[in-house]
This record gives sequence, C-alpha cells and structure tokens, in this order.
Amino acid sequence: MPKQTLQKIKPAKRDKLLVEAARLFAQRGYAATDMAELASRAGVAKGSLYNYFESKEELYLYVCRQGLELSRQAVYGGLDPAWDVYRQLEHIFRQGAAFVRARPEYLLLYLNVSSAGMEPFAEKLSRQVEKHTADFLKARLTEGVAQGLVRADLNVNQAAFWINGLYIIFMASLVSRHFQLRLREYLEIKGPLSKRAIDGQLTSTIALIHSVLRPAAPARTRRR
Amino acid sequence: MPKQTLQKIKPAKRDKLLVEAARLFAQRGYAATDMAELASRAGVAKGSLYNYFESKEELYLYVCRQGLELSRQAVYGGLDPAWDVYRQLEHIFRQGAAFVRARPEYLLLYLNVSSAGMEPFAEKLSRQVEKHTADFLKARLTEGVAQGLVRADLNVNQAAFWINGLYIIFMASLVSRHFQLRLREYLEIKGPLSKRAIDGQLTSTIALIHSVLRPAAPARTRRR
DNA sequence: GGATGGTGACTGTCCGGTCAGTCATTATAG
DNA sequence: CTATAATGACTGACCGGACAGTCACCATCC
Repeated sequence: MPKQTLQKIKPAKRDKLLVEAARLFAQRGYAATDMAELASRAGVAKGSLYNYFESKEELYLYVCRQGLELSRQAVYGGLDPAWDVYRQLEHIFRQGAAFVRARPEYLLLYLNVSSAGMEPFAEKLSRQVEKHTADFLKARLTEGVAQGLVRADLNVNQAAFWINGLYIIFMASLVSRHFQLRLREYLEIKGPLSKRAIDGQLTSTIALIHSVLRPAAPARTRRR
Repeated sequence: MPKQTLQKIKPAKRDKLLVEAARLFAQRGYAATDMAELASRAGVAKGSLYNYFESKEELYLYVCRQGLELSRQAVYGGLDPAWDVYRQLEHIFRQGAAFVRARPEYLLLYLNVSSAGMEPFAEKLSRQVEKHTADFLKARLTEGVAQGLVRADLNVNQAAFWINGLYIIFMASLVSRHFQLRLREYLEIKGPLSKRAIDGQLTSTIALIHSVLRPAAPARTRRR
C-alpha cells in the first residue's frame, strides 16, 4: 500500500521512521500528530513522507498493521501447539504483558481505535485485529472441551469474549494513563506500579480463568 | 466552575446546550469538536459559549462531570440496600445497559478519556469516575463474604477490578464501533445487534460472575 | 440609561498536502 | 577512466482551510 519509494530507502531509515510514527501516533492520537514533527523526529523532510505514503491516513494504517503483525509474533510466536489450553492461555498473557511493556506504542495504537472519530479506522482495522484472537481462543477452548480439560457446558464464544476482555483491560492497565489510575484505585496501590504488583494481578487473573473453565467437581481434572 | 451567566439563562436553553455538547464531544472527541458547530447546533452564538465558560476545556470537563452524575443516578438510583450482592450487581448491569442505550453519549465520553492525548483529562477525571464504583463493589463483596454469600477466600479488590472490567467491556460493546465489531466477531452475529442478543450476553455475564463468587458448595460448609 | 446577555466577523495559529527546484547516485558515451 | 546525462530521492517554503478565542457592537429589560 505505501509507495514503492519506501522500499528503496535504507532499512535503518525506514525503521526509524516507522518506529517514530508508531510512538507519535500512539502518544498523541491520529489527529493530533503533526506530519512536520514526525518528519523532524524521523530525521527526514516532510516532503519525503509524501514520497513514501500517499497521505497521513495511509501512513497511519500501515503503522497500525505493522504493529499488529509485531504483536502477533511476540505473543503467539513461542507457542507450542502441544500445550494444553491453560498453558497456552498463560503463555499469551505473559508474552503479551512483556511485549506491551517493551513496546507500549502498539497497544496504545490499538486502544485509540476505539475512541471517537476513529470509526473509519475501526471499520478497516477492527476485524483483522480481533478475528485472529477470536478464532484462536475459540479453537483452544473447543479442544479443551473435547479433552475434558474444560467444562463441557461452557459457551465457547462467550467464554472467548470475556477472556479476551480481561486480556484487554489488563494490558490497557499497563499503558493507558486512565487504566493505570483505575488499576491503582481498585488495588489500592499507592506508589508507582511495580512489576511485582502487575505479575501478581496477572497470575490471579489466570487463576480466575482457570477456575471458571475447569470442569466441576468430579475426577479427571488433572493439569499442570 | 462555569461562569455565573450559565446559571442565569433559561434552563431549556442550558439543557439543550449541554446535551448537544455531550453528543458532539462524544461523537467527535475533544479535539475534533468545533465550538462554532456546537454553538450552531445548540442554537446559540459562538461568543455566547464564552459567556458561559472560560474555555473549551472547561466546557468539556463540565459536560463530563455532569454525565458522570447522570450515569450514577441512573445506575445506582433504584438500588435497594437490602438486596444481596448478586441482586445489586444484576441491577447495576441492567440499569447500566438501559442508560447506555438511552444516552450513549456519556459512555462514549468516558471511553474517550482513555485515548491518546486525553491524559490531562484522565488526571482530572479518572479518579472521580472510578472511586465510587470501586468503593461500591468492594463494599458489596465484603458484605457478601460476611454473609456467606460470597466465597471467603476471594480477593475482594481483584474481584471488584475484574467485575468492573467486564462491565466496561460490555457497555463499550453497546456504543463504540470498534467494540461492537468485536462483539459481533466473537459471538458470530451476522446482522445488526439485536436487543435479544445483548440481553443474552448480559444474562450470561451475570451468571459468570455469580458462578465465580459463589462459595464452593460441598466443601468447607461454614454454615448450613 | 445602565447593565447584562447575545452576536458573528475577525485574528492569529496551526497543519495537511504540494511542488519547483536541488543534488547524490548511477548509467552512458567518448 | 573521465565526462556528461539521466534519474529520482530529497527538501522546505508555501498555500488553503480550519478553528479557538476575542471584541466591538447590538438587543433587551429594569
């Protein structure tokens, strides 16, 4: 989708540009990001941006899609299909948290898509963002049911929906100022958010999911 | 906080202005809302807005705080303190959903506060938005534990955190384009979102919360 | 007639996008 | 191997539109 020119420039330059773009768009939002400032941060002239991309919008969409790709690699990359549902879920939460801490800009980009005025982008991005995760979660849960690891009366679609909901809220609490303040209010954390507190919350969220999915009383509930 | 003049004009005029402001800010976001357009929609001259408020920012904060107040009345209004935790939670979810459907603009306003560039507002609003709900949920859960209605080993703060998380995601699915698309993707809904589908999702979310909070039946019978 | 509220043209600023011109690199000619 | 030509990436001053906030003037009511 970007112009050919983008492919012809030095990779280092291109990477710098895309990283700075992701940061700026994430921090300021789409509308408030100034192409001139972006150019200057990327060490490039404003005109050049328009040699690489047709418009601000095209650049934005490209950065978002690239971020999605990176996130996916980071989160689903080291997954072993042999693991059971619970192990895979835990892996996703932990990898997700690590990635979000290392590259918060991409999650911020995602969160912005749900805000006002971003509907045109939601129309273009939401499906490709959510489809993969939805399919993945549903497939793992269905397998889990088949293997007797997950309660048979579970509504898989609904369960996937709220597991992902917890994931979103949790990750948002790591990067968005509002959700950080909210987390602190709920957990009554006074100082800054420690990695320890976050890990604790992560662990207990996973335990929560576990306790909901696990089949009721009877035997054959071994795991881990 | 607004100027005195605001209090002196006809209530009908004031209400119209505040409603239109809420709608516009909700739909377009803070930055993209044009004071001239707002004035024209409210049937008022642009200059008048500056007779009522010092600035766009003051108007915005006032509208947000007013929305918060309205939401609270709608959601917590008809609550009977004699009800048990579960009944109160269900009431909140159902009242919340009804209010959000009737006046989506206020939830949109809330969602926008977590997006990029809104940090200054998050700093001013987040705490007063979250504090009330957090305290309420924690108090009800604590009561529930004391009454033996809620499992005793529950971490109240964490439970409140994710109950509210589910609430947010659910309500967001009613108003934000992105979260609507996401809900449809997860629940595999093809047509438009029917009230029926939403009610079903709401009921099962409440059931989920119920099943997590309820004490494990057989073991550790403290009473009964 | 003084005070208070209402008005919209005006101003300064900001920003997306353009484009005429520059210059480093590469291709071609001698 | 040098000289000349061609290429296309690069640049930033500039343009047009948008928009927050101002203010000089008007309307209305006591």
